Amino acid sequence: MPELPEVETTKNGLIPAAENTKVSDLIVRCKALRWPIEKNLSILTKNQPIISIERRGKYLLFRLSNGTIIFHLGMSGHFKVCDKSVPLKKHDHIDIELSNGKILRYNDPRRFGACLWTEGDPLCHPLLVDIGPEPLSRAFNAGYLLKNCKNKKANIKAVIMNSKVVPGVGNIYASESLFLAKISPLTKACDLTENQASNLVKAIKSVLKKAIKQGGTTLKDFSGTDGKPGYFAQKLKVYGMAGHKCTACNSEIEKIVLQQRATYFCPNCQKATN
DNA sequence: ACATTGACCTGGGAGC
DNA sequence: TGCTCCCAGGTCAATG
Repeated sequence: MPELPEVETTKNGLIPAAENTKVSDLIVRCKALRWPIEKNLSILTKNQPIISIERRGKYLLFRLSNGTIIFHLGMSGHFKVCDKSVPLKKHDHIDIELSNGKILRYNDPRRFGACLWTEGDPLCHPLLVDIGPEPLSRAFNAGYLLKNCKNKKANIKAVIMNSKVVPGVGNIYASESLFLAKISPLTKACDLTENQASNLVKAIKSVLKKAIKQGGTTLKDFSGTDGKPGYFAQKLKVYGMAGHKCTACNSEIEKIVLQQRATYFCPNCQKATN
C-alpha cells in the first residue's frame, strides 16, 4: 500500500492529534510485525512527551524525549486516530494512547510493517542510514540521478524504486513517473540521457506532490488516519490501466512484469531507446 | 559492487 | 458454497 504520499498523508493526520501530548500507554497485541517488537516498549515509552512526528522515506519517526519509535507501514499497514471506546478490529496490533485521550491505532493485516525502538539518532539506524535523499528535496536532482544510473545495467524502474538511490517511489508511482517522463521502464539505467534524467526527476516530484494533495492512492487497504481513502487512484494514467487507452496518444496501455512486479506503460509514448 | 530471487503474511477475487 | 490458485502498494537477506 503505502508509498511516500500515503506515509506523508498518515503523518499529516497524526500530527494534529499528537501535538503537545505524552504517551500515556502503549499496547502491543502481537509479538512481531516484520521484526520482533521490543518487549519493553510500553514501559520505555510511558509518560514520555512526543517531541515530533516525522517522515523519512517511507518510515515514520515518533520522536519521544528518550528515544524514537520507528514505524514502517509495509504493504498493508495504516494508522487510525480514534478514542478508547472504538472497538478493536482484526489486525489492530498496536495502540499508542495519548494523554489527550486519543489513540493512534496501527492496523496491519499482512504484518509486513515494522515497529522498532531506538535510543540513538533514528536517522543513523541501520535501516535508515543508507537511504537516498528525499525525492522532494533539492538534493534529488538530475545530476544526482544520473550519477546513480552510471554503470548500472538494471532497468530504470528498478533504480528509481531502490530506496538507496531515492526512497518513497514504490510500484505505482514508478510506473506513473516513467509515463509522465515518456521513458520506457525497460531502459537500462546506464543509457539514461541527461535530458531524460532531468525529465524523470521532474516527473517523480510532480507525481508525488499531486498524490500527496489527493491524500494518497487507495487501491484496497490504504486509508488516512480519519478512515477516508486517498483519491489519487482516480488520477492514475497507467497503473492498473492495461487495455485502456493512453490519455496522451490513444494507444493501448500494456502490462509487463519487471523484478516480479506489475509494470504499466504506453508502448508508443515510452519507446525503448535501444 | 551489482543483479536477481525468495521469503515474510493475510485477504480478496477469479475460476472451477 | 467452497475449494484452489493467483495477485497485491515493500524490502531485507541470501545467492550468483
